[in-house]
Amino acid sequence: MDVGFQRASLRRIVSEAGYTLGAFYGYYNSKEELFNALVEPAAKGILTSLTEMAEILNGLPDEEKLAKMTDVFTAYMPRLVDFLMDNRDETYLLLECAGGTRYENFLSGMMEQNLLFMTQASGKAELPLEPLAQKLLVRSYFSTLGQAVLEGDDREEIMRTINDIQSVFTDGMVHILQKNREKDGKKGQ
Amino acid sequence: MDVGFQRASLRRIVSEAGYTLGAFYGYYNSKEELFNALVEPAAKGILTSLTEMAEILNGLPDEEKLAKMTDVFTAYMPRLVDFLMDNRDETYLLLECAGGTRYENFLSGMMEQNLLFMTQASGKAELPLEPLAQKLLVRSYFSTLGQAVLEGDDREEIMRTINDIQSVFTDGMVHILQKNREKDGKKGQ
Amino acid sequence: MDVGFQRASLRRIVSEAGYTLGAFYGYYNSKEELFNALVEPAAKGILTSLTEMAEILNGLPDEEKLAKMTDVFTAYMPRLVDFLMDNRDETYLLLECAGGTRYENFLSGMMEQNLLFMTQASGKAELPLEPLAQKLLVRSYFSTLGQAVLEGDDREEIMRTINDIQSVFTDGMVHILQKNREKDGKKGQ
Amino acid sequence: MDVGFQRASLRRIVSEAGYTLGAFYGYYNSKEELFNALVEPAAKGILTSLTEMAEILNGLPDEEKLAKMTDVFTAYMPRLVDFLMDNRDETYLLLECAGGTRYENFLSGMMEQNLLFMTQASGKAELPLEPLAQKLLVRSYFSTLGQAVLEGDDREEIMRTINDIQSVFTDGMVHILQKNREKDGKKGQ
DNA sequence: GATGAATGAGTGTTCATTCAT
DNA sequence: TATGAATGAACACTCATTCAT
Repeated sequence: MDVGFQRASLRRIVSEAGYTLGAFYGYYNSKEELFNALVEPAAKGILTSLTEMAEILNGLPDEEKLAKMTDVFTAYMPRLVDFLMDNRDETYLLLECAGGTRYENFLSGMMEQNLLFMTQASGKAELPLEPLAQKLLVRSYFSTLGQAVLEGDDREEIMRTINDIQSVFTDGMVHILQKNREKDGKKGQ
Repeated sequence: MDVGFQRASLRRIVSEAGYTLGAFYGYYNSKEELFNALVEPAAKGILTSLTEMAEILNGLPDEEKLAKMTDVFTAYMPRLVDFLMDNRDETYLLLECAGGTRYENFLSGMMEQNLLFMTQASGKAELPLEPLAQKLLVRSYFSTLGQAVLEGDDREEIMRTINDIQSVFTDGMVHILQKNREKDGKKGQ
Repeated sequence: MDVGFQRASLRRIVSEAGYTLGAFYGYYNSKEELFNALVEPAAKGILTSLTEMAEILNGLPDEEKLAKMTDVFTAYMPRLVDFLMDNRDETYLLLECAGGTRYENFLSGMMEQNLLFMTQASGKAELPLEPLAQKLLVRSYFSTLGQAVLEGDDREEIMRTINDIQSVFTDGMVHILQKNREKDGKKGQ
Repeated sequence: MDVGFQRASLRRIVSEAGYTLGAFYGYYNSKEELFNALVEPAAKGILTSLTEMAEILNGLPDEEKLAKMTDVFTAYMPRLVDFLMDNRDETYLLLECAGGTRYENFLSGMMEQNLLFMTQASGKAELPLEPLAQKLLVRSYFSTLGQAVLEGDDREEIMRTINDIQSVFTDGMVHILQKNREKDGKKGQ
């Protein structure tokens, strides 16, 4: 399962799992169905986690949204990371092998729907980033978290890594925000 | 060339380029050789750019390395971006279609070789990031820049986007550094 | 059982009949054996009916054979039709799904054996039809009767339909015979 | 090509024709496309012939339609038979191997559309046949003609056979008609 | 050198048949 | 006996590669 799912022949996948082709089709109706069955629980779990976070943030007054984002992430991320670690193989499939499946743009799509609307809702003046940069950074942030889970050796390393990644992204964004306020302040004089 | 290179049939690739299958094999010995030939100049160009940057940084005294990193990037990035934009198709192939080829981990590999050695050379105390986080962030930084080139509509948008991305990453890293120095300062008292 | 027997998977056939695959092979040794077992009673019944008719006709003096044919058919057909209707599914299998089995040419073969010998035995002068035409007409006659049973909605409709079909075929044949006799009569003068 | 087209493996069809599977797909896009390509000209030719006949009959006053049917058939049939004989293999495919293809009910369908409307247009009182009997007889008539072409050895035999078949069917129908008129006559007194 | 018809091993999928339970 | 998971050969179809022209 390390060269992508589509490109691996079903014969190989199945025989590496110790089955034969015929046996496989007793369990699944197609190669695609297997992929979806493997990946769906992980996808649902991630979706649920992120939806919860988004709902909490949406419940806050607009002006607090950005400030609390780090706190909310810090609170929820360990749970999500534990989930991803418990479903490492599936997370791998979802993040690395989904090309050509319905999960092809799972992360991108979800990020754009669930999170961009959130940051934009926090007031245009607040996040003075190029829209494309926002999109790419959010995608990159989550994709990097996923990589950390996939490449880390143990929970401790992964958690420290994720803390660092989160610090870099959120501090980086906050800093941009401050620079911008200073600029606005000077303009406003 | 927009559905992946491996999955596109050679017949299609070749005939969309206005050639015939037979002619193709006069020039290349295999599909893979074509891919490498297409991608090699872009890969070399990127490699050269990054090596230059690394060399300049390496020429600096250790304590200045991190501080100057932003400046060096700011100075060199436009050149690299212009190069990527001039070789957009090849960049696309390199970043999005390299699965299963020798360029599969081009970015990851290069980042780890060229840049991690650099940041690590800058002294452990300076970049108090988990090594995995460093690796992932550098990889993510360059990969995001690549995405900006691929998804941006025009040079202006791409440049603004790249500036934002760079700000977030470098400000984020600098901020971590400062937090750490303060911690060290208190410890050192 | 309405898409052909060969093309239906044994799994489907067996499970629609309320059995399991394993149980099936306790009763039959192969799919083909099942087909034969299903179809054999119907085939035998039809064969018996037609043999009876042939024997009666054969017991008549040659010059009466043709004249009585209609009477004999009229007498026996209802019995045969009832039999076919009582074994509609099997008749369907026999007539429509026998391709590739030993019953492939059941009707054709039987007609040619049982009935052509009869009409030919009735004296060449009597049935001045091209031999191929005889063969095809007899085959067509019985095949059309079978279709009537398969496509008719109820016994009444089927019986009326069969009467019409029989009229057309026998009247048609008798008419040819008369034409021929007139010709012979003129010749003989 | 004698066990049906669908059931014959493409490998076998193709290799019996002296080609390989790969070569085949240079000419046709699918097994079905091959079947259609083989059969289409024959189907079109037959359709054209029958449409011409139907148009001529439709141009006649209603009361003459039935009476002239034999003449029209006698005039047109030789041409159709020659066509079928020139396309014997294709006719065979069309009549015997079309199960599961778009030509599955070619004859039945055409007969019902082109000819039943004609006989019905000739006045309900005229053809006092059970509708199912009409349908089956017309289908049977044409199918038997087709069989004659497929099974006959030479043009002479086929033509004589077809004449006989036509005599039986048309005389049979005319006879039914007369019987009915007599009945009507008595009723009408 | 250029062509594209031909090759043949590969793909995902089906299904009659077997066999340990 | 009955089960249904497992088998493996078969299917239609694809495609990188070769080669006679």
